[in-house]
Amino acid sequence: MNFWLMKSEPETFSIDDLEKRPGQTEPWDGIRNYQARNMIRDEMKKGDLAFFYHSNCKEPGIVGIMIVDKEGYPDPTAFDPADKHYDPKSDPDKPRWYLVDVKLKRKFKRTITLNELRENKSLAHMKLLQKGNRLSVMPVTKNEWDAILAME
DNA sequence: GCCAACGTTGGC
DNA sequence: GCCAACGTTGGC
Repeated sequence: MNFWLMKSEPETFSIDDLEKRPGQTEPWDGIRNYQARNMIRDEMKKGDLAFFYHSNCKEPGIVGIMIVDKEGYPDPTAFDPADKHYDPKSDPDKPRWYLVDVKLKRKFKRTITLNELRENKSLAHMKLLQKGNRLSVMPVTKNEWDAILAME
């Protein structure tokens, strides 16, 4: 099993929004970055766990845990001209963008903030904390996963 | 709202 | 294939 971290801007889609969805499940669409696409398409497996990270907001940080409910499949929003994430270069016969369905596993009682993560020495090499990192989906090691859980 | 750090695009 | 211009991300 693999561990991941997935970012979302809470104003667009927060963990509370996920909690309210039928089955607490949501297609994680709109990823338009090749590195993230490759991980979604090739590496994320059903049953993998992922941290839900709130980005670009007042208190950036990890707010809960999700489970991969459905493995990578073509992102339908790329084919929809009316959609914000429409990409005319994505051909339904040869889709460019993929997504997974995620399901809420557990909402943390509090936000584990970005500041706290930075202060944790055992997370010094975490991808999320590296300068200039902009990936919206990234792998997390087992050690990092456990260290973060211990901070809740 | 600012801006650093990237990623992508497209002319050459 | 280079690289300038442009767009996006995301912390602050």
